[in-house]
Amino acid sequence: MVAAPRSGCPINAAVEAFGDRWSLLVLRDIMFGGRRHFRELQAGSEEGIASNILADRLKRLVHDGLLTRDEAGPGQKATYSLTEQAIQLVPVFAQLGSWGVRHRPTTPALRVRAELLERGGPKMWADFMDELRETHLGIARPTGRRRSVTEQLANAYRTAAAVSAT
Amino acid sequence: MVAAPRSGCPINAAVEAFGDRWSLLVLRDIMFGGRRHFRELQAGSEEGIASNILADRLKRLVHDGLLTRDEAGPGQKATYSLTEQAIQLVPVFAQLGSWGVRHRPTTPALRVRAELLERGGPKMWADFMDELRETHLGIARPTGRRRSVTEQLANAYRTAAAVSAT
DNA sequence: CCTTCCGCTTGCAATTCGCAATCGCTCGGC
DNA sequence: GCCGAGCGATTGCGAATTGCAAGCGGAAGG
Repeated sequence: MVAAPRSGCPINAAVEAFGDRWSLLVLRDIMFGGRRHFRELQAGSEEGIASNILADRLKRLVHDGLLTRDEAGPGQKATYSLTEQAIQLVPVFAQLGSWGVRHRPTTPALRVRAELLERGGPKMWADFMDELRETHLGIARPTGRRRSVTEQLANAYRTAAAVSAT
Repeated sequence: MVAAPRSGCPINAAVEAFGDRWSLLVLRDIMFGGRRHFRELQAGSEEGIASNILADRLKRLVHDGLLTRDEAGPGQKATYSLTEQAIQLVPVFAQLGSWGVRHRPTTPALRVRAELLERGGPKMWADFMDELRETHLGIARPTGRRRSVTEQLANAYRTAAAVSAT
């Protein structure tokens, strides 16, 4: 999707699309943190991304088809949305999160989302993807919905953050 | 596991462990390509990794607990083995492969392994992990095995490579 | 010996990263 | 009309990382 890929291997393709120290974190904040604007992403970043790096990554992700950018005039609030490609990274995030929780030190507040997604399994991932499609692509999701996964994730995070603050 | 993590987020932990342009490819070649030695990894690399980068990544992966290095005397064949942590990346690789196949251009020969793992699902992943545990950790796997996943992957690759050569 | 292969190191140029400061723009208030 | 706040970025620049080529010391084979 960009320049000449180093090989035709699907793993390499994934690495070339978001195999650096920031791209996945930006996608994570948009996907799980509900952040849609430049300043939200920069200020709210747990890891403290620099604005030039963020600008570069957003540009690259848009170019590679993982994000779309909705203009609102220059100097105005531009909104970034996930594409279907990016939404289909939900299972990847779930597995990466499970691995991170199992094998690396993590803080309770930031861990709960990964744990929830792991317990929920592929069904919950699919529900979450449907919700993302609604939020980011404007595709109405099937009727008769159970409790919103997005809300569950947000609530779990809030609760854990409150507990760890005490 | 190395320096101070930028945050306690499990996704960030994963990114810090193998979020660069080479680490995952090295792990892939060891895991799916059966490569265990320095020169095998360098010469057989689809993407053409430089020797200094390979040396650095191997060192880092060993330090971070994803690989172990079995000495065989200086100037001799050192053997790299996956640790349990690395073996538990199988589901991550499976999901990354599925994503890459769906959303990026890939070559048939390199694609088949990802397709096979996707069709096999979590059961096949678990079998493959057991086989890796036997090969890399010396842990005998449960008796009464079905056909080896390692072999299926290798056969599928060979067949596809032969077809694409015609 | 002499060659070959082994894991790796070194030198060096080019690229990328990351921090801080700043830009041009728009909007609301007065 | 002007000012300040907020917006999405851009610029400058030193430091770190990357990637290519060449070479190293040891071991094994002839």
